[in-house]
Amino acid sequence: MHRKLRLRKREDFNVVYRYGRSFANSQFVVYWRRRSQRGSFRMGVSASSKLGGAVVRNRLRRMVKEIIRLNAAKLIEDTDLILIVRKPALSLPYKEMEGSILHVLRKSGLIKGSSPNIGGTPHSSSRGNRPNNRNGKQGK
RNA sequence: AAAGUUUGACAGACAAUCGCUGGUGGCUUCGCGCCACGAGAGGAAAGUCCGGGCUCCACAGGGCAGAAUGCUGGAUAACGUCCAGUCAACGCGAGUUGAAGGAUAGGGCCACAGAAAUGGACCGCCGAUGGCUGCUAACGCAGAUCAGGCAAGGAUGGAACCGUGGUGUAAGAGACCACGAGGAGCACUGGUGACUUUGCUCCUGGUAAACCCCAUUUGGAGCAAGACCGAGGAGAACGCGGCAGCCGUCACUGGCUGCAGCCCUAGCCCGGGGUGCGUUCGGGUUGGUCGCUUGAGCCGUACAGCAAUGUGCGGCCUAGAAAGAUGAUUGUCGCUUCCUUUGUGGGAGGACAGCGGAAGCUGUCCGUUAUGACCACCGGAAGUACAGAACCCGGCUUACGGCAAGCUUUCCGG
RNA sequence: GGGGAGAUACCCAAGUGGCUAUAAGGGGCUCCUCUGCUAAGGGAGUAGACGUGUCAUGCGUGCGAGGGUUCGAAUCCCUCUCUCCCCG
Repeated sequence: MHRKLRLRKREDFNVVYRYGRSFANSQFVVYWRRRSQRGSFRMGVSASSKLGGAVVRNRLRRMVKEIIRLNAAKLIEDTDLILIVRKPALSLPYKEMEGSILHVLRKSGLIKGSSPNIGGTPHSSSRGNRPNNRNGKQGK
């Protein structure tokens, strides 16, 4: 997954955790927040040490990143999001994990054409106003 | 064949598609953009238990304290590691394990029990000697056990003054003798040495993973070390300011130097460096580059050495991330276990269970010229260990998968 | 990545080799008192962890786990597991 699409700074993580919205299913938790600058979404993955050793956590993180990379075209832009892996996701094969991640993203309104299923859509008014530049490079 | 033991190598393979991080080259609209080529986790990368390199602490200095290690010789940059040995313990054996200096430097402790835990007598034994009583003319004899002697036997304990037998004695005792156990010293044989052979002399509770003594080693912190670039900012209030000398002043206030004080030098003293001191309240920084991977390096080979290892020659360059790259999916093939109606081949005896280390024995069931038991192939299903570099090396410890070879013991067959 | 501290009843914890830790002592829990009723306060008591057993007193194992030294270990030594703190 490209470096530009990753959430990299401690500050960014803290902001998303503090001001973002959260949604979850039994395998994953997602935190997300609309960002002020234009550009494609940025993602971070969190896997705590309770899940297992470094090998297990690395493998989970790589699988999540791969799934997001292959489904990047479906996600809406100008957001920062964090995916937290929970313990039941440990034993999932690839296909089921992909289904679970898409489910939790759709639930939180990050998939294009969906909206958060609780609490209204606070950012929906700004979505239609901007051109839909997918690769995020022309805005700079 | 089974059980065991030691050592060694390995850590599933290949292909396609889509990606990630460095490197080199090219293109470039100069943007950490595009294309091509090539590289990209381990035996433990882990735990951080030791040792070193490297960096900073002015120099890395002295003494004491502290800490660590502890049979001998060697290896090494160094080690608490490794190799070869000595001794002890365990094992039938191959082999394994050992914090394995000193209790004869010194004091300390040994709860409870027990008389007593290294110095003593509760029961007990004796009462030779001295005294007492009785008998006797006296010598002497007898008695009690007052003084006293003894530590054999009993009882306690994890442990009771080295053990057994004798001599000896009033009773006894390493008091003496014989044999034996352990230790120290001296001489001798062998060995570089630990140690060992023999002899003589002396000694005999345990504890040093308690204090301690002896020998050796040891400054501290760690790559978030540290260096550079960029950005940023702010200091304020209160209290105290010793001694000596010099300068200045009419004099005070004051200025300079030294000492003291304070801070750093991991603890104390010395030595060294810095500096007005203390209290309270505040301000800024979370960017980048280097360090960073050529090293006590890896592979092959020759020589020296029992070996650890060293030396010479030739060849090679082999990860370098920073919310942290080294992956995902699919297919084919390995390996293990199970199923196998159907297919192909073999096929007359075989499968399963129990006992046994095995050969083998017993039982049940299926099949016996086949509509064919069973085996192999094909096919199908499941599984395929422990585990992720973070400055770099040498070890140790812990986790874990199957494989190969040597050796040992027992059994069976020839 | 590196450096340090700790683990004892339900919770906080004392205990630095010796008579079973009477598991010291608090908190907690139960009962009484106080109050119109509670909370707080005062007084008394309880199991104190498991396993096992008795009519009852008990017995065995237990101080994170496993080894070792010692006559004897929560304490001394070694290895491992878990929890917490610090770094510019």
